[in-house]
Amino acid sequence: MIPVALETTAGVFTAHFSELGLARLEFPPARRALPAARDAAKPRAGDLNRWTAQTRAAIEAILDGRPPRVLPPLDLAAGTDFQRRVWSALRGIARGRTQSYAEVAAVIGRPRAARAVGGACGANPVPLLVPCHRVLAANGRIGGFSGGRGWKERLLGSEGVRASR
DNA sequence: TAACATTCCGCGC
DNA sequence: GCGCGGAATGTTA
Repeated sequence: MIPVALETTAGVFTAHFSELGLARLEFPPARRALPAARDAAKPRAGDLNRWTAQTRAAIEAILDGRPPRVLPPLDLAAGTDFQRRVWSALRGIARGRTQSYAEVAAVIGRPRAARAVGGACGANPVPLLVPCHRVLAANGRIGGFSGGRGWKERLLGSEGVRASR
């Protein structure tokens, strides 16, 4: 994995690219750099340049409340089967729409797994591009967010969604 | 086994 | 209606 600093209007995000694509995205301020990540899975130089530009453009668009024109390929291979199912379901939630953790659980065929869905959302390695911020608690409340509730509210706000409390 | 980005129900204001 | 306690719940490290 290769960490890349992405300067945006909202601060410096850190993107980590594998040979397959964007594998992790961190909110600013960037947490500590990866402890000498294994370089076995490194992207080719050409891919890295293209994916970096695509990732930065996508972040800027999302922060501006516009739909991203293109996304970099995502490398979600690190997740468990359950997590990948959840993340896939999240990508099916349209901009400006929200679902509850329980609704997402129902979508993936595990109606009792609302809490586990929360866990999978928290484990989402690519926030913004995999829209975990569109998942709210059952009563329309904001729910939690790994990057901080402030980010969740900001992202929802840019999509015209207002959560209660 | 313990820890959760949940949810539901029952209670007392 | 709101807040709180408690229990059931699925997945993960």
